[in-house]
Amino acid sequence: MPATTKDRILEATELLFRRYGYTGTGLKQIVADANAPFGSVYHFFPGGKAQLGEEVIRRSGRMYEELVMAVWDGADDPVSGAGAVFAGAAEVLRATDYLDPCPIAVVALEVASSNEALRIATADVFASWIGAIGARLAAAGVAVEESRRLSHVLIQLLEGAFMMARATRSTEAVDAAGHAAVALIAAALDRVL
Amino acid sequence: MPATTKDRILEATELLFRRYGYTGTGLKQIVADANAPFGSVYHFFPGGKAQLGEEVIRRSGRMYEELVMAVWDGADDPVSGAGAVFAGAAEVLRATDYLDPCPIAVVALEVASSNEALRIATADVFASWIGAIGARLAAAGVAVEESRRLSHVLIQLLEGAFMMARATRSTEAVDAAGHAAVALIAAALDRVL
DNA sequence: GTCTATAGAAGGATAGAC
DNA sequence: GTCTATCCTTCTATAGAC
Repeated sequence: MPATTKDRILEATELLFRRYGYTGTGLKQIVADANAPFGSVYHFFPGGKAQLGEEVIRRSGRMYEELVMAVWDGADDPVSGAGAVFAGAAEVLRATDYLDPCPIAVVALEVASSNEALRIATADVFASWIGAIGARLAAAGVAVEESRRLSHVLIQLLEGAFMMARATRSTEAVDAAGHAAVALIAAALDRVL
Repeated sequence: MPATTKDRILEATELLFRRYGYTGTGLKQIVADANAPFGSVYHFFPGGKAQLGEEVIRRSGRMYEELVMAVWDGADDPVSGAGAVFAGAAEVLRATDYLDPCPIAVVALEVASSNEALRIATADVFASWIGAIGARLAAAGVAVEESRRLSHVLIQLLEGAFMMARATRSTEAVDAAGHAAVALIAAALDRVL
């Protein structure tokens, strides 16, 4: 693997954040998983756990957006695009033994009332996602205001579905969310015509 | 205050869980907030933090269900009931400086991959909520299967909206979720007629 | 500049005084 | 049975060897 020490630390942290969250993840566990010496954390991230956490949130938020939007763009229209995203998420959940498909959800809830810098990082990620989805809906003809509202809703359905699916260890919640997502987008597109 | 020591511990823990989650909440902070001696935790909860956590999840999940369903039942029909729930949640968020209105969300994501007993407790709470909402939708004439699917979706919208609202410190996400919830319920009721 | 050893604080848990 | 003092572990962070 040609990954640098810094990259291995970032990737190991992202995975641990999905499983155990920010407070639940220790630096010692991170360096163990990343096969890195302990000091490397402070070499690459002088600000310690907080700086590492912020970089992981922003980086993984960006990568997850690219991943999801690639699935979306692979479909013919927004309705089947959203359907593919939810179907893919259900598959990922089953394949990973219900590891959180979203890299920032646990951290976002944990730090919202306790760490302002990290909270802003998660807010920036959500804003970027809203922009990406909203642009696609608007391009399909949905009014700008409704596009923004609907992009919020799609993210909520996804995050809420992940929470319920992980708790119940079932993808029923994801299927229900996908069903609603498809219906809402179809209704919005109907109003365009 | 006539609350017993055990009740004060439970209430303080619930509040701390909403703010900092399970791993982010220390037993010392709990007894400090509850004005209780440290030993009381192990007196009332011999299983330690895990037992206390499970009781808090089940208890607060039940209380939150009663609270939300009381708001729902105070309205004339499911559409305005759901609308009142989301409007009330937005108001709570603003009034509490964006403390999580849901008592189990942070913990649910934190423990899903790390603590099986607590994970099951959160799953049981979600199942109870689904039953409560589904029964009301079915009573309004919605088919049982669709009632179950829609109750999943309403919880997802609520939880997803809380996550985004807390991260962005804005209730825009809750308003969007409420808008979608009302539309989905109205459409389901239209199909009944 | 890469890594080890350790400091200092906070975590959960327990023993035992009263 | 109510409470205090303490134990042991784990955490983040740092100092310093190499």
